[in-house]
Amino acid sequence: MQLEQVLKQLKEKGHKLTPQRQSILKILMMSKVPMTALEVRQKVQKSHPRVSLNTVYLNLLMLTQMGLVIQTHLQNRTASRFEYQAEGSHHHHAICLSCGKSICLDHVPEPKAGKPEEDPGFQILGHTLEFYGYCSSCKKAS
Amino acid sequence: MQLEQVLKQLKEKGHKLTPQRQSILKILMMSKVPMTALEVRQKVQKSHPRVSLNTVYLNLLMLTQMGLVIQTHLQNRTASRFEYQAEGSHHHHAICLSCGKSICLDHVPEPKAGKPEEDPGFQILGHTLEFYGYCSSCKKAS
DNA sequence: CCTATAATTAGTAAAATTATCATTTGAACT
DNA sequence: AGTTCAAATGATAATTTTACTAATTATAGG
Repeated sequence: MQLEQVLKQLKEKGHKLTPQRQSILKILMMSKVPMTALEVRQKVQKSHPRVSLNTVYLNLLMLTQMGLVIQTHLQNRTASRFEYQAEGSHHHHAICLSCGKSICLDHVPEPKAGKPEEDPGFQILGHTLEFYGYCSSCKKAS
Repeated sequence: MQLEQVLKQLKEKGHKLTPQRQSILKILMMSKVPMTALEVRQKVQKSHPRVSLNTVYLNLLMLTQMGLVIQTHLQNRTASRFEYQAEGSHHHHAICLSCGKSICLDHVPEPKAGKPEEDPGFQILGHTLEFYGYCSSCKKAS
């Protein structure tokens, strides 16, 4: 999806197109690797030196809730990473419990048996599958 | 799996069976709902008043890496929760982006279309699937 | 039973993430 | 252009999680 379309989509949902927000979005859309909140902030600071980390987190949350960004948790290791999710580019992750490395998977391997092609030696121990959205009571409220 | 068997399994992997660790494990195995680290600590403190939160986190991490515990992240909301994963009881979660409620799923719904039976009104917006284990280089090192 | 060793613990500090709130600002409407 | 209002920002504090280290302890072996 192009930037213009995404901005339009945000506006339709009642979100304001602040300069900081647009900068964050552009940075995520252009990055080829998932980024931490701190990395995003450092890039944003080039054009908006006073941007707060809080603003970055709030925008990452909003974009996640819009389904435009995916957050990957590194299974109890350091900072989580955020990644723009272009339409049709949905994919999953294999995360090393030892070094925290996150490997993008184009295909879903057989749980507990598969070997991701990106790292054929990867030993899968388990997996988590989390769906997110809105429960019935929250949907009513909004 | 029974407590005794789990303890045996830990021992085989070279882990020591400290009283704190056994307490944490028992609490997780008996709990019917996923617990936060703080909640676990509060229960442990009844028998070990001086237990540190750090110890709780370290044990939760170790148990996660053993595949005995599942950590659910509440998509950017407050504390994550930990749940003992009995053999054959593997299941997934639906998490509300608004209130953070976590619903356990016995079956995997159709992504972006399904309605979990536990909350037929739940609106699924997206999902994350993360495999964890050990990458080839870390496997060699150990 | 005693010793040696590595794992674990508790304490502390640091880092990551979320909450709160006063102020600012984009957007819609005059 | 001016006004209004809700959303967003930045500052700060609080909470959650991780990192580091010295002291303790479970366990294996003598």
